[in-house]
Amino acid sequence: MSRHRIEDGNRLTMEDVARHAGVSAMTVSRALRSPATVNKETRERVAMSIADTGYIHNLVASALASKRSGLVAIILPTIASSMFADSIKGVSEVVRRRGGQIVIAETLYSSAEEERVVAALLGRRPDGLIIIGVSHTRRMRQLVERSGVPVVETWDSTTRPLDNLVSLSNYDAARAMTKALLDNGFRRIAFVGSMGRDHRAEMRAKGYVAALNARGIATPQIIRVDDIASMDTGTQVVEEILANPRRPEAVFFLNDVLAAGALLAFQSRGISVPGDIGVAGFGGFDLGRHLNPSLSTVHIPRYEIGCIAADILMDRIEGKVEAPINRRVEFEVLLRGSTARSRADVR
Amino acid sequence: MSRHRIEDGNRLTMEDVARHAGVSAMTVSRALRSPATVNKETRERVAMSIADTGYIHNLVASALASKRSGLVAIILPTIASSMFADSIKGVSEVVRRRGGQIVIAETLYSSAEEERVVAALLGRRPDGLIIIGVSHTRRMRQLVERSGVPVVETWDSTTRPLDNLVSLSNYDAARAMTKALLDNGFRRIAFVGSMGRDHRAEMRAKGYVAALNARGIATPQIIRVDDIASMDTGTQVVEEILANPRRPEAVFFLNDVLAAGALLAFQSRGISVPGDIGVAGFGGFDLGRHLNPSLSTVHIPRYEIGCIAADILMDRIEGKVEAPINRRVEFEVLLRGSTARSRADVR
DNA sequence: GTGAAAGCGCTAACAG
DNA sequence: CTGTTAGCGCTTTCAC
Repeated sequence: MSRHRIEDGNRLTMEDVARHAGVSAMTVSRALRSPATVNKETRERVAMSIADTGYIHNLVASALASKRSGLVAIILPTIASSMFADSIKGVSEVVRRRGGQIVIAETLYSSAEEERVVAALLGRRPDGLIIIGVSHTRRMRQLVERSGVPVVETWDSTTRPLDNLVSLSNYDAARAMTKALLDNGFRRIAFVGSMGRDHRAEMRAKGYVAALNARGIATPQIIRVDDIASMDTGTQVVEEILANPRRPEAVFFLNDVLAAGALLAFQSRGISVPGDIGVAGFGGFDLGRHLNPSLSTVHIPRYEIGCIAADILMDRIEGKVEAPINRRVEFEVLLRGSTARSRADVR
Repeated sequence: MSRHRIEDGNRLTMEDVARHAGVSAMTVSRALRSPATVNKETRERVAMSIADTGYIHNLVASALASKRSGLVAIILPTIASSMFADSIKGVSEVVRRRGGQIVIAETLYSSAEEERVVAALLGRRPDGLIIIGVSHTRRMRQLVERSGVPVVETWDSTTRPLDNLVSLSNYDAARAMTKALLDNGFRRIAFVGSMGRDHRAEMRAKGYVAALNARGIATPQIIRVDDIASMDTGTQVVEEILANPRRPEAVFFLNDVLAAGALLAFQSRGISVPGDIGVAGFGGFDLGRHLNPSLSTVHIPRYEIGCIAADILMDRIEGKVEAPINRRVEFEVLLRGSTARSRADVR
């Protein structure tokens, strides 16, 4: 249990390594950051010396002196949502491969918290910022813009990005799914959305309404729920729907978690999906494919979004690109068993 | 699109704020870190000045000077596993509440990668380290011990922790579930485990074998799979099981994702669960409760593990506690519909 | 309660 | 290819 707080490893400096290797600290620094500029033999002596002493490059001091922290900050609504986990993974892998490290902070879908969190994060002088969402307070925009740090916003679309954008149209995606359901013969389609101030959720609700309106249906039926991350909410929505005398023919959920919870709840109550009611989700999670019937959904390239965002950011950080980039990613409507209107429709 | 890299916000220093407020930089520093030691009026002038200028406290310089980074590093197998996401969330919330920030790195279940990642992370001079898992290479142990940084390991148990431990016995948990299945009347029970070098998975396999042995069953049937994070793997295992003439009466899966995938795959092939075969998982995820039948599982307090680990670590960092703490968290075997042997057993 | 001096451990810039 | 010098922007320490 060697807790030698005031001891070896941590206390070593470049100077110690340099002395041990018979060179100057600057050479150690070079051997660490741009090995190519150091004579091979010298470099090897330094490497030995580092191994011998157990030195660990102090990235804090390095960041202060070089004004490059090697940190990419990620701001997202919540870590524990499968929606974003895959995107973070994409970011994490790319950033790591390109020599950086990620720091993460959650906003819990709150603008106030986003402001606080951004300020704290900027204090770390990250080289770049990846933000899930495009809806920010004025102060938060100011904070970020004044910091001069390159940014990539993603998972939503906007005409006024902070900087770079990996754009996903939640509006178009929801409209496309709703249209597909209408084409499939469903008329009374309900939408389950969010109670909160979640911009992406709002855009999906609007896309749903637009698709209905385009078919002359002026009576959207939107059910708003609070906790959008739990299958239990799906169950509760089912109760609500079954209590309603005018039952919809299909229900389109904000995300696959809610949809899956609802599909299973319908079934456990003896309601047949899609026979008695159609169910569709959003997100394109694995789970949906495995349900019986499998779940219709809008597939979002979650992992790719993370990779693309990170690559754009790193290119910018490394100065490979100057102008802000605006890259759109595509969704895909997947109609599966849960919205099939005849046996032949089932996939 | 104000990309004024060489400009305002970022370039401001404490000195600027101090001048603006008519005090010294040291007073600004105090107002920021220990407001109580600064005269109220002065403190307010400083606050105004910070607001006016848009200054953001440079935590990099602060960390270098104070030797406290405010960073808690988390090392885990993979970010995109629901197993750990809730634990990270717990850590994230506690650390944030207590004034810190988290940095995350994944090992992808590889020891070599863990070594690399730890070295990179230690370079940031984190105030503490939270590691998921207890199985490390010698060099990795050395690295961490020599760094003198407080550590909490978790999600596994060991008699030789690096420092603090939030201990979970995967062995006991798997043994308890297996015993429960045996008590329930199942005899031929198969276990689906990991192919890899995942210590937690190995302990679960051993717990399963131990429970069988305790009943005089000397023929465990272990199916090893590669990708333990995908429901598809559950489907593949089902194929394998159905192809086997000597079909087990129940299958105990390494985790709920595999179990859920298998349960749904059995059903889509017309095999009744639990009528034809029992299915049990591990983890205690929401999903399991919603399946029909609901999934038997071993519940793990995932979120709590994160909170406890973070609190122990922060107490240690703040010097509130001196000696390493070893805290055990409890699992709970939940027998549900997927392993019910009679209608009365169904819950 | 506030300020001045010194230095945390590194790297930029320049010199050789 | 390698070394020297001068900071990076804070906080520690000590003085007042």
